[in-house]
Amino acid sequence: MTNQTTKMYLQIVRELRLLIQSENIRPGGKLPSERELAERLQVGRSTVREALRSLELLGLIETKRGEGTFLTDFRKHKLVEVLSTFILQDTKTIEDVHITREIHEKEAIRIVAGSTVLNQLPVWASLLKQLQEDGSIVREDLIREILISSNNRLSLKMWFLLKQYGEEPYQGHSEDEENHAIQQLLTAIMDGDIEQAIRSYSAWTKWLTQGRETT
Amino acid sequence: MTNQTTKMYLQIVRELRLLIQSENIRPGGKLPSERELAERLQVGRSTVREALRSLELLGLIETKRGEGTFLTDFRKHKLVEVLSTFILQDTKTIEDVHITREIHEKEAIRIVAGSTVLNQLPVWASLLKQLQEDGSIVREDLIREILISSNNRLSLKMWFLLKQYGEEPYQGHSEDEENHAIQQLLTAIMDGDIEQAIRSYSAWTKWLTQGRETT
DNA sequence: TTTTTCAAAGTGGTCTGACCACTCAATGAA
DNA sequence: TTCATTGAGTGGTCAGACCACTTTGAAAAA
Repeated sequence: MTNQTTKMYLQIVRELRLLIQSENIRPGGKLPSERELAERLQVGRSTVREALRSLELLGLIETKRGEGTFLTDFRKHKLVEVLSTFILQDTKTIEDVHITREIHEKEAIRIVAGSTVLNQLPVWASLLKQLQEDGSIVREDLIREILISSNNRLSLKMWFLLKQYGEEPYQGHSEDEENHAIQQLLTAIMDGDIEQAIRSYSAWTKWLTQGRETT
Repeated sequence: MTNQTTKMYLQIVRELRLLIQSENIRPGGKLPSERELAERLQVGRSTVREALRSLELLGLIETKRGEGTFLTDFRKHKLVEVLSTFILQDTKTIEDVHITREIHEKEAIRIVAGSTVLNQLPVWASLLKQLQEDGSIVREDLIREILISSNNRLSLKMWFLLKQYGEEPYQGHSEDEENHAIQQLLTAIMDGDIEQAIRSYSAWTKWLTQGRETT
């Protein structure tokens, strides 16, 4: 039992993955209790905990004392402390996270704008209307909508994670300059003008980035 | 003692960071033993282990039974690997894996071709020469070179994983049609012609995809 | 003296059982 | 019906016990 080549807790991480899959546990769903897992996997509870703690540190699960362990909702903005204090200490890495997130965003824009089906989706007109009436729009909402429409679940998931790990305060108070870029982006998407959409996106992103750096 | 608002193991992660800093432990260096840490921090050994296992899963430390715990290079963190086992779990759509890999490839091409520094790298001319002389070139080698040159480690890591996951036999026997596309791609990169580079890449990819589907 | 052997100490890996703190729902009293 | 209580379930932590493995240094052999 204790004579494995692979470490037990890593095996448990794997088992958990399978369990989540086979029992179709969705984000927010509850995992079996530590004691039950120990029993089912025939290992000690402390070993199960080592695996769970690892996943918790990664932000993949959430634990609530007295309640249980839950699968994390990717959408939830929960900053993983280590990443900021440990890994993401390296500025180059932080930059890579942002850039990589933007890669996925840009490609989604290209796909949506380039598809005569996708760029006619009523959601774009609706968002544009909201922008003009309310005078503001949440960046995340718009981008998410685009990612979802681009219809690549893998890319969407990566985006969620990158966003989570790249954590940064996109201030909601849109200024005119930003709104202009967003409006251009939406319009370009609806027009199917890929290049213009990308240009608008870049302008928008640049606007945000500058705001971030000057802080 | 057990009445903290912050979880003990997270506090230990923090303590460890400070300890590493204050004792100036460098990558490869040895950390205090689990028993010593438990003693110094006045916590149980199992709690220390929960913290250590978390950091190990992230690839921040390495443990060797009978020897001890060692610090690894931060830059070697396993964030992508670990997350991928969970992300790729239900997103079984092979199609998405391919498309997402291509997203990263295309963006790298854009970056390299768009940089007057990167597109002048001697490696492109060298590869072009190899193609013309040998009449063939390994797709993976070329793409990897581009990814590396684009200078985004995170993206590079993702690419490696996606490649591994999408695993497919890119037959090496280049035919004239394929060689033509590759040659165009390399030339376009050196010319700094982003659009042409992307077109050539797409043509090349399409050629491969067709070969894949007919199989 | 030099080399070999091997037992002890140190370290991570795992299990067990014990409490504590907290949540929730069923139970029973008002 | 409403409210208070209590007990079961769950995560948080600890202490102590073995096991498997590596290093090391002292004793034995050459």
